[in-house]
Amino acid sequence: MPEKTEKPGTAKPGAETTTATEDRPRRRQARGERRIAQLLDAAATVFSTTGYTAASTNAIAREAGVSPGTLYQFFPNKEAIAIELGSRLMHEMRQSYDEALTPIDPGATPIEDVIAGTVDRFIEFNCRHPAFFALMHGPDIPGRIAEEHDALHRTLTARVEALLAPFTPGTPAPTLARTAQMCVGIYKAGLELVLAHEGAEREAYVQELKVTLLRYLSPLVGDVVK
Amino acid sequence: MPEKTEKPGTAKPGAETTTATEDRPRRRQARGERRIAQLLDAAATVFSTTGYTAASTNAIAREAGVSPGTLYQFFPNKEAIAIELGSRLMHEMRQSYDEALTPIDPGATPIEDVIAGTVDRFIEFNCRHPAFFALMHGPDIPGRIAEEHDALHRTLTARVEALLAPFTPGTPAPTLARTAQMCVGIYKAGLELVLAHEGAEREAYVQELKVTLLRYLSPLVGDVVK
DNA sequence: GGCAGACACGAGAGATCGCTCGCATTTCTG
DNA sequence: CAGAAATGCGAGCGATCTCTCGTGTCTGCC
Repeated sequence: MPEKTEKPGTAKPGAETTTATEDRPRRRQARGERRIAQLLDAAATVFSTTGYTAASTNAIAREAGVSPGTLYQFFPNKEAIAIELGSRLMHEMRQSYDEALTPIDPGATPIEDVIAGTVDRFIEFNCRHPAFFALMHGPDIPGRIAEEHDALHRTLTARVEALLAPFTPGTPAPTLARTAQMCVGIYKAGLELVLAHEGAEREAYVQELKVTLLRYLSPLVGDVVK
Repeated sequence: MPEKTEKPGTAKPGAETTTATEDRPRRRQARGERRIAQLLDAAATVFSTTGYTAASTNAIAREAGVSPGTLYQFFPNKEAIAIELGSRLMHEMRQSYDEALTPIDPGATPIEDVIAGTVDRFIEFNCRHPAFFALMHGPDIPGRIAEEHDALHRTLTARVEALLAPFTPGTPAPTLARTAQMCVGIYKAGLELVLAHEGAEREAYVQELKVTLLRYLSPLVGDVVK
């Protein structure tokens, strides 16, 4: 297939795969760090409104108030911008959900509270960073970001599995895996509905999402639907 | 915003908004109809593998085994191809789900069977036409297709509402609307999981989707989770 | 047979986009 | 202060994409 996404430029200079970290001869100044943050903010805005492929690097630079050349002083290519942005968001999210999921080891907390707490955390994060959803959901993103997305998805389902395991003593592993996948899928569907609404209606959908997860998982905990 | 998706060509000749139907001076021959079907098939393949924006009209023409010029003999632009394809798929789907949903008027059939029947129909359709999902789910599609998508989504949720109404006597309208939205969302999430797997695993996810919907809706019918 | 028009081709016009390059300016270091 | 390096600019290269146009072939109708 000779018409796929080839490197459009004339030549790849050094083929360095490190995103934007210091290799060796790169001593970033404070101004540079500020520009990077500025550019990533702009990229988040543009990505979340137009998607990855439709977003042009010129548009990102303009949104950040700098020239295209300046943008390429800090990022080797367009993909690296998305990678770095995704990586930073993922890092922040990991912090957020580590807080939310680690102290559930004892079986003391009822599953309602586990669901409610987790959902609240994730919803809040995604509302604050709409670019995250756009980046992790676009079917148009090239290889590298898709890999990060897969990695995130795997760790996410693994965490859900671990969270569910103490509640389900006798379930075989493949069934548990499917249950976790389904939970993540339900969460994504709910998130889409939540993001599509505002104010009280949004709250109502958050509640509906919690109810959905609770009802889906209630047989595992031997509960009865109210 | 001067850098948005402008018409790339030199000038829009007549600004005719009719997709590909006969206006007046267009007497299609049998060969032409065959070419159109051929091109739409090719477009379905390309769209479902690369998405809408990444799909090039040249690639569609090549997939169909014709020249780019021939493609533009039958479609005024790239968007029209997607519009026509989406419209044909939507028509076929409407037939399929009219069959599935109309004879449920009596409250005699239990909700399990309603869910199972509907899910089976939709899943079967979407497995047969993977382009439909790609077209209706891409965040990159331009205005017109998004409108069609919204229209489909509205009629779909309306049908689900109508389907749910006899089972829920005392529910207020906004709540019912949210429930229908959630059902469609759950279905979409399940569909994604189903399409991502093969064979027995796929069947297992179909079953899981049915179970999810049943558990979500079970309170409405006064049932108890098994 | 002959003509009108549908069908087919493929080079390329026009436009956008990712990215580069030469050069100017600012900041850091000694 | 002087040199080096980081930062900043913006015109523009090369690639690609959508869509057009001139030209030629095929089909249906008298």
